[in-house]
Amino acid sequence: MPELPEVEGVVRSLAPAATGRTIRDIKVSDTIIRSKSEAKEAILKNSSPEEFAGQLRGMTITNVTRRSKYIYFHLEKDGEPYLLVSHLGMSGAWFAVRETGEVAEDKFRRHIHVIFAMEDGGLLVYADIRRFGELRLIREEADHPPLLTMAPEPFDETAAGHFLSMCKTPKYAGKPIKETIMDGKVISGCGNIYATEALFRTGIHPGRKTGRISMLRLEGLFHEIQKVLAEAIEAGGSSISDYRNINGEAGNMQERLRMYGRKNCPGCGAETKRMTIGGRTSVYCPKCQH
DNA sequence: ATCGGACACCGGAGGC
DNA sequence: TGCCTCCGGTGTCCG
Repeated sequence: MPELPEVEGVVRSLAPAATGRTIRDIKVSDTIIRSKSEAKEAILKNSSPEEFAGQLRGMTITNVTRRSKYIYFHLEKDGEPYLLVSHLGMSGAWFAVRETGEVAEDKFRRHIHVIFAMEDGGLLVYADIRRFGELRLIREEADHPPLLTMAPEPFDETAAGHFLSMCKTPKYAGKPIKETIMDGKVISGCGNIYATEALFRTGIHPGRKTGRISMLRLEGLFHEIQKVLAEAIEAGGSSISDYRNINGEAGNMQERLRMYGRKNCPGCGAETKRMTIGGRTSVYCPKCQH
């Protein structure tokens, strides 16, 4: 499950590999062509495989950046800027290779869905096992309104203030804190793994109502989320389930997670508990988190 | 205006 | 072995 640190890892390896290259052609898998022909929105959003390929042909990648868990390919054609927005969903991955056979792992190679053939002969390959990812070509962020309502980047100086003011609204005050911090309009890029970890590290029960937590503790929680995300970026992300950077490499943050996926609390040894919050499985220590 | 809930997009893991 | 159920990030739609 790629969260912000994993997407950051992808972008850091993708940007130098992709910038300056021009797209010659796009190949979409038969699986996606079939889904799209059944009027499904599998991976390619708001365009048919033909439209998608036709629009991208001849575009040059001028930069690759990250916004929350989205990858932004900045593109240019005939002096006009475009934006290809890529979300990895549950199991998406990008690879820069010369041929698809170079995608090392079977589980990704079997699920290659979009191939960008570059003018220099190389390939940028998008593989997605569960097909929850998305590729959306637009001209600017404003063309897709949800991109405008995302919370500030968590390391932006306005992020803490934004988080605290959202916590005070009736809507979020009544929600469990874990649901609040995993909402992308409240904090960008904090998914189940890092939410679980930050709550454990600050001793906050994931089911506690947001409005029943002091401002001081909320500030501490936000600071801890920043720390966990930074630590995870440093560690190259968590290689839980299907995360890989473009070189097929995985990070080692999962070894440093103290609560996510644990049977026992590393603090007191008690058996961890799990509950469903906002439809998501949440792990916590019943003794250490209140 | 806002919110909650259902649904959509899927393969794989785990239970039986 | 094979069938069934559950899981999950995010957006949209409906009441």
